[in-house]
Amino acid sequence: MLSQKAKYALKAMLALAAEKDGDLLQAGDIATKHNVPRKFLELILLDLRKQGLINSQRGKNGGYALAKPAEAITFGQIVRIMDGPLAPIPCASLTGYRRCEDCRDEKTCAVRRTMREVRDAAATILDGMTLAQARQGAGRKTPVL
Amino acid sequence: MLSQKAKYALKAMLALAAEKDGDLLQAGDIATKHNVPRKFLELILLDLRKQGLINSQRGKNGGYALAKPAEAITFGQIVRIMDGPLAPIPCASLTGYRRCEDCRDEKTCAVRRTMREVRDAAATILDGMTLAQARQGAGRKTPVL
DNA sequence: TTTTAACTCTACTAATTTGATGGACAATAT
DNA sequence: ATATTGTCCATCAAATTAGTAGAGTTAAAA
Repeated sequence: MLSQKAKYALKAMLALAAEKDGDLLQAGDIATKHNVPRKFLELILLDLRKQGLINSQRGKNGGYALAKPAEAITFGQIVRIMDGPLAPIPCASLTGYRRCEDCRDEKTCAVRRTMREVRDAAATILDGMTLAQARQGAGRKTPVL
Repeated sequence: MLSQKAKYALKAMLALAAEKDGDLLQAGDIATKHNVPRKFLELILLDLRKQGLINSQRGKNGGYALAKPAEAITFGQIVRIMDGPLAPIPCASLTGYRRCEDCRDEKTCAVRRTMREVRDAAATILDGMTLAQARQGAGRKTPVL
């Protein structure tokens, strides 16, 4: 499951991507516009900034803006920052691999093998979806399988 | 994330699928063999039985067996019983749709659209993986995307 | 028919995660 | 100076997760 945090983050990033290049958007505005609790959103934006996805400006008329072009930021990056690895199970993760405590033989584990497929599919979709594409309402041309 | 419960359930079902047709497997044996807390496993098996995936026999020499051929039981069925819908977000779910409270316009929401793709990919993989296939170590022929 | 070994069911609990909230502090434009 | 906005830290209530405990029920076997 995607957390609220990740969902809010995606919406906030899309809002920032809609802004003219260089224009700042304030936390309060995003919060109002997208029905996100304001203080909660601030934590999220702080996270995104610390990970280098957005820049912030303090003080009066401050706000946030994308740190990179919307073509260079993907859903995958955002979701991983908020919720961690995409894999349904740590032993199937590339970015956050951890062994299953209870697993007898990882090499032949059908659960792991299948969850790796799920991870790969999710990664393909999310790492392939940029903010720019999402804004244009880009659907996937080639259906998944 | 897949819960421990779902992971244990998948392993238990695979164990049952490995049994000769009609043979019973006891909770204690599965627990030992797969490093699953015994009482916890019993809850899981109870769930699976109530959902009609396995049968149980009480009393001495009791145990569990698949209620259907291993070709007719999929990872998708098992995961949904344990963890609910596959979709990362309720508004993208087929089996458990629920509107996003904070969503302004569901029709054009890029988050929803993308998470629906993720759901569809996961469903394709998990609903396509039967216990029988998993036992044979069947990998996916056509890669996802 | 008693015993034993299995599943069934309900209740409980400890730890963690999630989804926030509040307030002091720091920076910046006016 | 002052108003405004981001930063940071602490706290918190509710939900979820992962597991435990124990009494009850069933059925085979001694």
